[in-house]
Amino acid sequence: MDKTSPIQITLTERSDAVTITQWVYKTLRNAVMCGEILPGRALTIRELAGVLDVSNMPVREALRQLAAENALEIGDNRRIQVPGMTAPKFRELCEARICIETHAAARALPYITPATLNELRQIDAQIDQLQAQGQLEQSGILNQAFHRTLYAANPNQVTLPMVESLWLQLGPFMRLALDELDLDQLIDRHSEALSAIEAQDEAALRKAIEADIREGVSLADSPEFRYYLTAQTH
Amino acid sequence: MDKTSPIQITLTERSDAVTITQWVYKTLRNAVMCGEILPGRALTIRELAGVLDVSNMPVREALRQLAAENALEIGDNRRIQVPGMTAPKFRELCEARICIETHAAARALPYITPATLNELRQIDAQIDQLQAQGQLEQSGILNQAFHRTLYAANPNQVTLPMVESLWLQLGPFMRLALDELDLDQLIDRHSEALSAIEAQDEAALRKAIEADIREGVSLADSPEFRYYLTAQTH
DNA sequence: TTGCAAAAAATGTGATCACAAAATCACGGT
DNA sequence: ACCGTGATTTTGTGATCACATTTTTTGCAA
Repeated sequence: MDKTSPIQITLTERSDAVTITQWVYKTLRNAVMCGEILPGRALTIRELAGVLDVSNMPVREALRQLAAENALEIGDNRRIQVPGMTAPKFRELCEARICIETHAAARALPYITPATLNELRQIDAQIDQLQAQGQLEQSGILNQAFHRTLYAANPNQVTLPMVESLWLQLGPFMRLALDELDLDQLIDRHSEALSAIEAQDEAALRKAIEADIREGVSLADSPEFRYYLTAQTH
Repeated sequence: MDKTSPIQITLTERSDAVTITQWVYKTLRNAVMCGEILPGRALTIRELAGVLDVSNMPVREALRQLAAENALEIGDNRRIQVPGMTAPKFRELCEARICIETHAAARALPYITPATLNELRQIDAQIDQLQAQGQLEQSGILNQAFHRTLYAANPNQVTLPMVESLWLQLGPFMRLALDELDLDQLIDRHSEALSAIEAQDEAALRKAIEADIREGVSLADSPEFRYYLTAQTH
């Protein structure tokens, strides 16, 4: 087997309202997003079923769904793993994020109600608070919530699944240099976005979203990330 | 049951090289794309398993994968169906196509080799031939191949799965007005794209791709499609 | 005929098992 | 020490079954 290291996954409480498959899916999705599973590490159904203490079926279905979302990769040998990353691929994912998310933001702009705007403001405030406390992990989650809430204002939104897929693909590598972030240099792009929304200024909103994304992924130049990339080229 | 009409799906030959699940997936995907399954028609695992003459397992996995790609919709009651369409949603899907595909084309442009260009030319020639023969069905398939080949020239392509997902969501409704197409008015946007590629002119390529997409979906104004949309609003 | 409650059928979910292919390991020869 | 080669284990795939929930049908009363 390829168990170079034991699998360690953050477990959450399972509610009776959701199916086991849904719970397994959310658990594995969270594990991937948080980088708890190393790229290249072989994921086997039976092992995960053992760790999560469920039967094989829910794990099979959850893995297949994550693979369909490009969060996991099923090799020719049916080996399942978190896909590896390269510098050009990382760049491509970031550019895709900017392309799709600025579009989603612009398309959502006309639909934003005072209620949504208020919700966005609250999220932004929480982010500031968390960053002040140095809780970057939670801050990142709320950052996603900010974007999601914005895009979802469009009642006919169709790109959110694609955005989520991109987040899922970038997630495992974002935390690599999380502690490299210089909080003092952080500009609050969200408040820029909020201003643009109030003014119904599409161009300004696009710029704010793009800046926010570029800032978040700028850590691609961090030592840890660059080391990881070079380490991957066998 | 909700069998208002029997399910009719085009079957293809099953090779031993692929798993049953993969074959079922491709078969169902093709059925969705070709509009063989009516939106709202309930899809049950056992019925499909019977039609395709396989056990439940491959059908379960294929359905889940298609749902993850937004080709199918799993309701709160776990009812599986092809999602319905509305005019604004259709518009949203088209705009998403333009946004992502022009981006994908621009990102692929620097990587296009003479070999790829030649391949694109051959596909274009076949499309012209098929259209002259009135074989719009096959022509549509090759049109997709043209786009796919173009975008896939980028070795770090990450948006192709999303493009395919959009095609899947639009597919069932594209054929509604296929015979409305006025062939004489058809402008060959592909040759425009090819010229732009030769000249390495990114802006021109974007324009050609956008025009090609807008042309293909202009049938949204056709009587059949408009009737379908109004018929959906109960 | 219409309305509604109870019964019957069907459905998705999940568990368990069999099997062939793949990966891993063990062992013997160089 | 190194490397093929056969044996053993592990893995994904697929089939079958049980069960709770939902859907549909049935049956009876107004």
